[in-house]
Amino acid sequence: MTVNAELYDKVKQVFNTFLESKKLRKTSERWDILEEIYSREGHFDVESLYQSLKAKGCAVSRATVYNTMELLLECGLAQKHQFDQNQAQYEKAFGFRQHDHVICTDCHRVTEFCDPRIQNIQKTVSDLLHFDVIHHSLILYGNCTKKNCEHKTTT
Amino acid sequence: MTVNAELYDKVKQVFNTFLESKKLRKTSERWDILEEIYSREGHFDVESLYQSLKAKGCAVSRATVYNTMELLLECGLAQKHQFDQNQAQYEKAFGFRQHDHVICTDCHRVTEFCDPRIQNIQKTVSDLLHFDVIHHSLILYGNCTKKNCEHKTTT
DNA sequence: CTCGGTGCAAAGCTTTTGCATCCGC
DNA sequence: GCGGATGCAAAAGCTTTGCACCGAG
Repeated sequence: MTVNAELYDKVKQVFNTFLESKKLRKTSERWDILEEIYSREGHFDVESLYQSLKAKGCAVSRATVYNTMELLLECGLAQKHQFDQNQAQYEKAFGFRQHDHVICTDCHRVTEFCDPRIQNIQKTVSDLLHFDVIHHSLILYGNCTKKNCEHKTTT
Repeated sequence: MTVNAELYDKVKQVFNTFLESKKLRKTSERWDILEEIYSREGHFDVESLYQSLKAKGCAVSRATVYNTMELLLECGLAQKHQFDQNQAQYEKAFGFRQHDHVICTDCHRVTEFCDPRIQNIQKTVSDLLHFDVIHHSLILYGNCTKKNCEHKTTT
C-alpha cells in the first residue's frame, strides 16, 4: 500500500460511515477502488483506474468503477472534472485543498491554483440568487507566455 | 428572419471577414447555421440546432453543424459549454456580455450571473503563472433555497 | 437465505471520420 | 476545373444497461 496511512484511515472511516448510512454493502471492490484512488496523485480517468486495478490483480469491471466513483463523489471523497467532451477526469478530494484549474489551449496541460477571492463571489451569488453554493468549478483558458508551454503542470 | 437585424449585420460581417482571412468558402450552410444560432436565446445543443435547420428546409448534416460550430468558436461568435459528459451546449457570443453559470444540483437548471471580480483573479493568475488568460468558465453548483427551485432560469 | 453488487458484453449516445459528390472561387 | 465543403452512414469512444451469478449481512 503506497498511500499515506494516517490520512487513508480517516478516508476509510468516512466511506465506511457513508456506506452504513446508506445501507450499502462493503464489498472488496469498493475498498480496492478507494485505495487505488488515494494512492494516486493528480487527475485520472476511469479507464486508467480500471487498468491499474486489473494489473494489480483486482477483478473489477468498468461498470463497478463507474458505480463506485459515483458513490465517492456523493460522499465527497472524490471530485469529478469535465475538462472536455471526452473522458471525465477524477481526483481524490478528502483532506486536499479546494483548488481551480488553468488549461493551456495549445498543449492542453492542466495547472492548479488557489484564490480565496472565489469565496467572495460565491457568497455574493448565494445571497443574490438565493442559492446554497455547495462547490464550484473555475477554469481559466489561455496560453503560456513562456516558450514550449513550460508552466508547472499537474496532469 | 427573427434575429435583431442590426446586430446580425455586424455578426455576418465578422464571420465574412473571418472566412476570408482563413481562405475558407462562404457556403450557404454556414450562413444558415449562423442565422439559426443568432435567432436563438440561451443555450442549445448540436442536435436541436440540426433539427431546427432540417425543419426549416435547410439540407445540412450533423457533420456540417459540428464543423461550422468549430469555426464560430474560433472567431468568437459562439461559445461552448461542457456542463456534463453528455451533449455540449453552445450559445451565441457576439455583443453579449461575458457571464458565468449557476447550476442547481437538483433540477439541473442553469442560471446566469456576472461578477467583475473574476477579472481580478484572472489577472493575478496571469501574472503568477505567466499565462495569457483568454477566457474562463466559472460554474457554481448548489441548491436553490426557495421551494421548487424557483430561481430565474435561462436554459 | 436474500437481494444488492458485480462482471461481462451489448447497447446507447454524442461526436468524428471516410468517401463520393457538389459547388464556391 | 480544382480543391475545399458537404451529406450520409459507418465508426469511434465513453458511459450505461441487462442479466445471470456471487457473496455480504
